[in-house]
Amino acid sequence: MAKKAFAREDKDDRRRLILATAARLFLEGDGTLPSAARIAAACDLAKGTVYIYFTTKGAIFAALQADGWRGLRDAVDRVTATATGTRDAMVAAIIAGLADHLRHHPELLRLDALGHGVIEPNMAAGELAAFKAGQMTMLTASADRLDQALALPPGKGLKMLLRSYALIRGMWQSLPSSDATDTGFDFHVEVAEALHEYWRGALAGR
Amino acid sequence: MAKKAFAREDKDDRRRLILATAARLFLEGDGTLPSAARIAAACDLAKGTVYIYFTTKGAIFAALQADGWRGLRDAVDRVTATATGTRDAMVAAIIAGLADHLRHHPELLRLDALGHGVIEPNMAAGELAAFKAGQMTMLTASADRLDQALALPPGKGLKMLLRSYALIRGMWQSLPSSDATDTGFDFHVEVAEALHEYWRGALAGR
Amino acid sequence: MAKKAFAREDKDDRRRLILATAARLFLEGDGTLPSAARIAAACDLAKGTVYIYFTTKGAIFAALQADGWRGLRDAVDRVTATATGTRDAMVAAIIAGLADHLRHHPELLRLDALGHGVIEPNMAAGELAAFKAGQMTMLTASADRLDQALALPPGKGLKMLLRSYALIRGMWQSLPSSDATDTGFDFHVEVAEALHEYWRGALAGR
Amino acid sequence: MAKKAFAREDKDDRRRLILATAARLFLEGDGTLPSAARIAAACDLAKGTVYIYFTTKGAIFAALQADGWRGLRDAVDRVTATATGTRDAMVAAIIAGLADHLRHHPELLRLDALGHGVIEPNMAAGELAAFKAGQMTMLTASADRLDQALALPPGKGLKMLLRSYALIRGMWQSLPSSDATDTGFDFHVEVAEALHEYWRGALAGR
DNA sequence: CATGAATGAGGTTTCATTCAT
DNA sequence: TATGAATGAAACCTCATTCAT
Repeated sequence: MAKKAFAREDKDDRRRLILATAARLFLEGDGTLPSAARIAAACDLAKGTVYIYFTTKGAIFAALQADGWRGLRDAVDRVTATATGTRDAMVAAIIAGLADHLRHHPELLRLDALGHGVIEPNMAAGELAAFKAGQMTMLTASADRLDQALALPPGKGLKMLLRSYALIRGMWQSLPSSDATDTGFDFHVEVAEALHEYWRGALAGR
Repeated sequence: MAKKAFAREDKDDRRRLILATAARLFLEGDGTLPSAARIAAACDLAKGTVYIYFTTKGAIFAALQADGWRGLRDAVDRVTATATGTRDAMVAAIIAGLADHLRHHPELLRLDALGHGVIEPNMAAGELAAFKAGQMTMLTASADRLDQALALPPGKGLKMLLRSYALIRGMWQSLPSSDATDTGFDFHVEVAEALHEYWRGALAGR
Repeated sequence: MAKKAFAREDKDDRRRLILATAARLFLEGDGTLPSAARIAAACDLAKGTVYIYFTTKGAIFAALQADGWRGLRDAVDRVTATATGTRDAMVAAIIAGLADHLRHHPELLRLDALGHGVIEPNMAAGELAAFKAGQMTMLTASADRLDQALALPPGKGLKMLLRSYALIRGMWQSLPSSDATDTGFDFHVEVAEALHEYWRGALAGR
Repeated sequence: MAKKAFAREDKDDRRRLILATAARLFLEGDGTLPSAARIAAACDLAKGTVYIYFTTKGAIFAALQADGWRGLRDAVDRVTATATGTRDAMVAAIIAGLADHLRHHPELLRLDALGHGVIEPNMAAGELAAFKAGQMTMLTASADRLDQALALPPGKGLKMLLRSYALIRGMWQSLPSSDATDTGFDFHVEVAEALHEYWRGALAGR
């Protein structure tokens, strides 16, 4: 039997272990969500234990996605927090940050590409709504800071962020094959380029 | 027993019936693909009969998606074929055409949002590759015409189209709830706005 | 693969095979319902095939119970249909018929003893209501004939049948151990005796 | 942490709390046994604590049933202890006492209706045998007093009690729906009537 | 061509119970 | 005594697809 995690800290560790293991199995796998049983086994835990830490299998992968998108938000925040340099420099820094985060979190886009049809059915209705609301809240605060840093009209930053994320998502899903290695085509370069185009147009503003 | 379809024409009719029924059931449904049995029943056919017309359940929905994206391409072609007016006017016409098509084919985006995780496992590997290749070919021809019409450097049109589609896809999937009616938020207006921003940026050139 | 049962007759045979097998496994077993998988295997059928013939696992055992109670009703009908002899002789014949049926359908009481808690959760809500209603209808017709044969006031026969069945049921469940072989105690003799007592009292009538 | 129960008295209180809570949850519930976790939570205790007071979940509900049947026995004893009045008057009093007890302990019959399939699998084999033996012993002493009071041949009283209980049990389980409110049908009146019939027949003797 | 009976893999979640703290 | 984290067995049913008729 795995050691019991009584301390707060130990419990958090265990939770993180489950998340990391789930991410790893998903990336190693064939594009489908690993079963709860496999995750548990890979963690050296019993199946039931996983359900102490997450109410639902879907909740595991939702948490993983939330972490990923939070990372994107942080990439934006890191630039708007200091807000130094020209507008163009800041934009470049933001885009670079986004691309960089994506490069380091390959599971994010693959999870995302699974789409509504896979994770949602694995979540309770309430959980799902809460999850989506949480995403929005998180984003809004960050978008306000973006408005300030770039001196945008209120609300513009939120739209730009949403659309940037949409572009990222959509580009991944448009990829001829889900793993980009077989074409002379670097996804991260493409994304950065597309984002530059979009931001330029959005800021040229009308 | 349903009447046997011997004539070429009858077979095509039956095929279209299956497609239309599948689309209808999907739109009426809860966001999951209707089962092969339901589609067959709604067509007043036996399960086996459906498999005479489509090799796979996934093939039905892939065909539906192909139809949808073909429509988007046509919206572009309608403008580039005549190629009259200023560049800005043409861009505006293209975007309007895209938005219009989306408005009339609500199943397209909903299918798309199901993501890789739902339709792909329902298709044989070869089928999938062929499908994606077909999409690309279709797009390339259209993109060449776009290059000409807007006097773009070769390849630019393809990128712009791919990224436009990516933006459309991603925005739909970012929607807080898959049906947008509950927010003071019109998806098609948003998409058109985002496309305008993107195209402005992309054409502003580097 | 098992031969396909296309003919009506073959389908009925297969249905009966499943029922008989389920009854046998239940009697051989430890008092719990055999799993759907075991029933299928014992029939040399695939799991899914069982679900073609019964919507639910519970439905199999409900059908078994219905068959059993139908047999009890038939035991009553066999006597009331001819209605010859004195009232006492008819009562004796009815009771003997009931006891005899029970002796030949040991699964009936064991199924019954499982109680509401086991079969009901294995049935859909509508199925359950339909099943209970069917039982009642079946009984009522038979009870009317009993009223006639014994010249009872209307409704008296139904009460007597219901209470006789209740007594049978209850006695089985009161058995010290669910299998009666280990005591010098013959369940069927006891039941017959108790039924005689009850019918005597009921007919002595007030 | 709940206060520790060291004193004998405190322990009994806690045991009773668990029993009462279990009965309440069962009655409020959907007809299935509440889980050990729910019982514990409703008592403001930890799951493990419940297992200090009861070896098994089944033991809780067995104890509840034992309490219930003990009450029925007491209803009989209250009459036989004084043994005054005519035989008919005593029988009427006994039956009234039984019906009255049932009315005040609705959980008894609902538990009983769960049948062998639900509580027994929740008890260890030895526990179960001991439980049943205990029931028998309890009943025997009471039956002897009944023999005396009504001047019955030895053993007759036991049979009559067993069969009365069987009738009660069986009638409850025959109820079209487990809650009798939806028919113009009063369970307790019916039971009393049936018991009268049975006792009349049994005493009419052969 | 049409039918529909047969197949069988596949995975989530619950919950009674134990035992280290 | 009290706690609550860990265990792990257990079984339902769906549904895409095939193939004998």
